[in-house]
Amino acid sequence: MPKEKVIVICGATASGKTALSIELAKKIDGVIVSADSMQIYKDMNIGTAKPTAQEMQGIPHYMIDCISPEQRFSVAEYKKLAKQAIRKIIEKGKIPIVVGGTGLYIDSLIYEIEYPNIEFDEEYRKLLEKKVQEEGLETLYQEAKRIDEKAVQKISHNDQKRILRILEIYHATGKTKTQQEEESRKKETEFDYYVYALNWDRDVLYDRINQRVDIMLQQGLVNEVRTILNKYVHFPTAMQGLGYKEVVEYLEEKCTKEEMTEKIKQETRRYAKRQLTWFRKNKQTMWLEGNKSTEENIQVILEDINWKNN
RNA sequence: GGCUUCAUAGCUCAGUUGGUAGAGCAGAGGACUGAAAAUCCUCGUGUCAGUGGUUCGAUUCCACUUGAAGCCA
Repeated sequence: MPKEKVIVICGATASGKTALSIELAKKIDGVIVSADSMQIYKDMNIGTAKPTAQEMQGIPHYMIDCISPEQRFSVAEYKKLAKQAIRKIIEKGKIPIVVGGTGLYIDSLIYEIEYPNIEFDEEYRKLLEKKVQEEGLETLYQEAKRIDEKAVQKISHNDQKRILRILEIYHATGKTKTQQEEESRKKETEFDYYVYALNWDRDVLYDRINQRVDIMLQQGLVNEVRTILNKYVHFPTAMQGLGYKEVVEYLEEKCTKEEMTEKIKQETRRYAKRQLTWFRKNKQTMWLEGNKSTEENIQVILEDINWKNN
């Protein structure tokens, strides 16, 4: 029995994924599953360029607006929820279209990565962070090396996040990260993924980013951040969002509005560059030209899917 | 018009007591398995403004030219 098809549309920020995916959905009776680590949060709309109800044109969107900014979120949860959404869409006889710029989230689906069912250990994280403060990161690096030499070889002595992760996995499961990674890729994918990415000349993409940041500020990004700060207290992951942390600095009078604007633009450009590095890695991806019309790109996608089916 | 100072990487500037030069920022490439819009790694040849002169050798010293800033008229 053939696997069900899932279309994936990725690409850098501001490359036109939203518009393309909604038009495609209208054409093929599709439903959208977002793969965006920031659009997932409620009340973060302008800064994440979340599609408005009007832009959605009645197309249902999953994995958007479903988590409180006070909640901690991770790929593992994303994978679980996104797959539930995909199954539901297929049951209704519609075509799932995964759309987003978070490469890690997309990979969790298209490579069917399995995550052990464990809870995030807040206390242990805090303990490790305290240890970094008191004894220095190198101590923990050495500790990680004793546990999982192979995993440590792949990272830098300064990569705190990944050093801590090696220790956390061992603490929670008694397994090394290397072991866990091997076990995580045993399963065959449940669906057939057709992956497309939008491409632009770098200069043009950067112009689009700069313009979009200006528009976000015009639309009231600063007020949006003020509102969020009033409504919520703790932000375990949400405040990493581009545009949000910079506005917070501005509100704390650590920089001028112009400096904030430039910073957001620059960081967003750098982010786009990292995204492209990520998406280039997947050789199955078919690249679409961003400057072509939406109709043309939809045609390319439909023909490609047909061709791969015969 | 006269005098002074400056002219070095895309930008801001170091530097070479004469042996063709290096930082920060910007930028580029890469990595990425429970924070990922996060985190981390790597990458610096440029007529040293132009033209002459002195010199074995000039980006460095000298003269002139051009441009910029300042001061005096």
